[in-house]
Amino acid sequence: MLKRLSKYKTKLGNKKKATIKDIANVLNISPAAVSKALHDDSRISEKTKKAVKQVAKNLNYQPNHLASALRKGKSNLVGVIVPRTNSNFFSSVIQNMEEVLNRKGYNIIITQSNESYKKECANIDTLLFTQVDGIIASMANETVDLSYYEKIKSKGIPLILFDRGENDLNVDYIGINDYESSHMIVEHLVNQGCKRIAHIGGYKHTRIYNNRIRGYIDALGKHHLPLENELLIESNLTTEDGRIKMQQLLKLKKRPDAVYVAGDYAALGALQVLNEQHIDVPNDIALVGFGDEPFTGMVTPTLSSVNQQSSEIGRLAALTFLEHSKKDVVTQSLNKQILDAELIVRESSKKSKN
Amino acid sequence: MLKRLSKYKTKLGNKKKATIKDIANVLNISPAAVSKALHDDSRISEKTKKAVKQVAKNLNYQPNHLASALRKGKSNLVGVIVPRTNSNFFSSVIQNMEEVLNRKGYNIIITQSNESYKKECANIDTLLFTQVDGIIASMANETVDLSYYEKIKSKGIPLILFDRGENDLNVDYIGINDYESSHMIVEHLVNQGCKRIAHIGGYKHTRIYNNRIRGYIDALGKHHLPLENELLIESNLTTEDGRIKMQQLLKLKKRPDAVYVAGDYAALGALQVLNEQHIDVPNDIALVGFGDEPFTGMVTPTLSSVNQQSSEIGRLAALTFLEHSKKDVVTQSLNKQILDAELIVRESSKKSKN
DNA sequence: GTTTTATGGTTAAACGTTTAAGCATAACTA
DNA sequence: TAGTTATGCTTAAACGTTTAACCATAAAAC
Repeated sequence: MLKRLSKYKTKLGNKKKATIKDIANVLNISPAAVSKALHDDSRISEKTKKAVKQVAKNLNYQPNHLASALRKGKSNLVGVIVPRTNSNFFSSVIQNMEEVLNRKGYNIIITQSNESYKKECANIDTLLFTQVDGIIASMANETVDLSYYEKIKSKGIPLILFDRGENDLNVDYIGINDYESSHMIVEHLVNQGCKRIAHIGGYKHTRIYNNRIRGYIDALGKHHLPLENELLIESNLTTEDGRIKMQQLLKLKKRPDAVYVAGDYAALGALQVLNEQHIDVPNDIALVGFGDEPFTGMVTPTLSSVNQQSSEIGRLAALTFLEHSKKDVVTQSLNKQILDAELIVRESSKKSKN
Repeated sequence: MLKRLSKYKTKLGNKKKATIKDIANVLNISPAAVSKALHDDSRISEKTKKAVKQVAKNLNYQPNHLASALRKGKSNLVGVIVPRTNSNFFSSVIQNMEEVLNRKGYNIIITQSNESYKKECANIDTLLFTQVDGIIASMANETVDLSYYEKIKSKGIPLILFDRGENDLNVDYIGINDYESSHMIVEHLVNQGCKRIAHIGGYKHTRIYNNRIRGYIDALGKHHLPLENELLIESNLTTEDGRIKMQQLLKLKKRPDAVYVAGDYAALGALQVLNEQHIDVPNDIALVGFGDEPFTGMVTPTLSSVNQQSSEIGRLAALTFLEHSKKDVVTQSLNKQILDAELIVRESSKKSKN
């Protein structure tokens, strides 16, 4: 009796949030019964359930996520690591991922690596520290050392990679067919009559860019075009570097008549240089980017590019995580889902003679 | 003895994560001592601290954030709500916010409203459910009803708004001086010789857009230019709507000789229309955007715009939250921090005669 | 030589849930 | 009527920390 009174006092004093205990007290049942009622446990009568839910509403009860996560050993939080969010691709992936996961009661924590390996490691620590139930990531350009990702695996937490992934890690991966996309692009340029096709590619150590490079090389071969070293350039694919690499190409004795850039931002830099030098795009030099960022349709001339299926990638990444979380045995099942990309032909590669 | 054995067994079986209990067992001290040692409590000897930290490292101990958050009643998580992340402004704000908060042991959860009021409410629920210690938000365009934000205040959780904020809510706010920015822009256009300056503005019910509109009107007055209704248009400021509103302006009997658009994306749409109709920008019609998105320097002609101090806003928002979290009394102190913005003049508003 | 004060811990409760196990009571079965 | 089963709860422990309160022991003070 005394105990109850004092409890009541403090409750009034602090104006604390309502807990299941408060609900239990009102109805004179046990907290356990309340918990079960709120979760529609079959062992609780409909009458009690209804009463509990009513009182919960009256008291403005909000479940304490921390407590339930601690007890259940899962946080219902999924960590996401992306190089940056201010790209349409990543932000669209995230949006679709979120949609799927929210429906299943998961929330996501987004972190950005800013293409920095160090930041990426810090992000992983942050997410592990926050007890996420899984991590969905796209790796920074810089990342070569994978030991930090091994750390995730060793904790038994599902890890799913998308876009920028690494085969060697042996984890699930969702991405587009980069190799095939390069074929599409080269084929398209050949159809436009181009004969000296250059490629400003990404870092070779990143799998997707390596695949695009391989696709470029093989496609040249397929169309009996010679592969020239000076036409294949490695870049960090920023706008600034796109400018630099384009200037480099323009200095060649034999200029290319088409440039395929592995990223839209770098393609934009290249386009700026071409415009500044009053080179006719596409008739003198055709240009194709990669990623289908919104600005590709905004610049002059509009920029051909490859749509990367961001929505589908986000959806599949989320579903893959959910698949993992269903089974309690954490088998990293090495399931690679490769989607077909779509070439969006715009002005920068559509020659007028066609 | 038996108990210990069984405990050891399960530990081997599940390969569970190490806890402070495990560390305590190794050193034959109490878990409480371990906790204190890890937090450098003065009541623990240096020797013990060192030993504890060594064992912690050996066992690959990671503190269980959930447990500590539950016990301490705070999650060290800050929720962030932005209309979208794929804008340079918001992504830069977030990045700077994160930097400041990470240093103080806080992590952030980013959510996007996609300019939808409904999604925004869902985000607030999500964040409250996740037991964040504070919320930093920029409101969706759609948002008019503020009851959901009141919900945050009523929970006693610090709420800080930036960029898109509402005076009426009486909470901390960080933003730029929109009113003054409009003055700067109009003054600049007047200096370029423009006499019929139009404004494609945002929704009047959003404070920042309203301030820009007021600034525009007052600046016209200051320069003795008449305010004409047909030159002041309300828009949702998407690229598409920028196109539509520009077309509307071009249909006027007396066209404007300058257009000030309250957002870069809409300004881009306007620019597209002008380019398509081969109208000389800036000589026939000068154009100024708002936000200094990276693409403003990429389009042809490059687009004058206003830099919104994203880094500083992010930093200040974070610091303001930290200020709140220091005092346990949650006083919403109504502290408005207004920064000066910077006009970046590019080709679209620099007339050749100047 | 007794009292005071540091020093360096220990104990136990608490945070709010969830859940395995237990236990009345009622209802049905044979 | 005794035995079984179903219904609808209750009890108590557990999740991993933190922290207030307590307690030895040793050193210092008087």
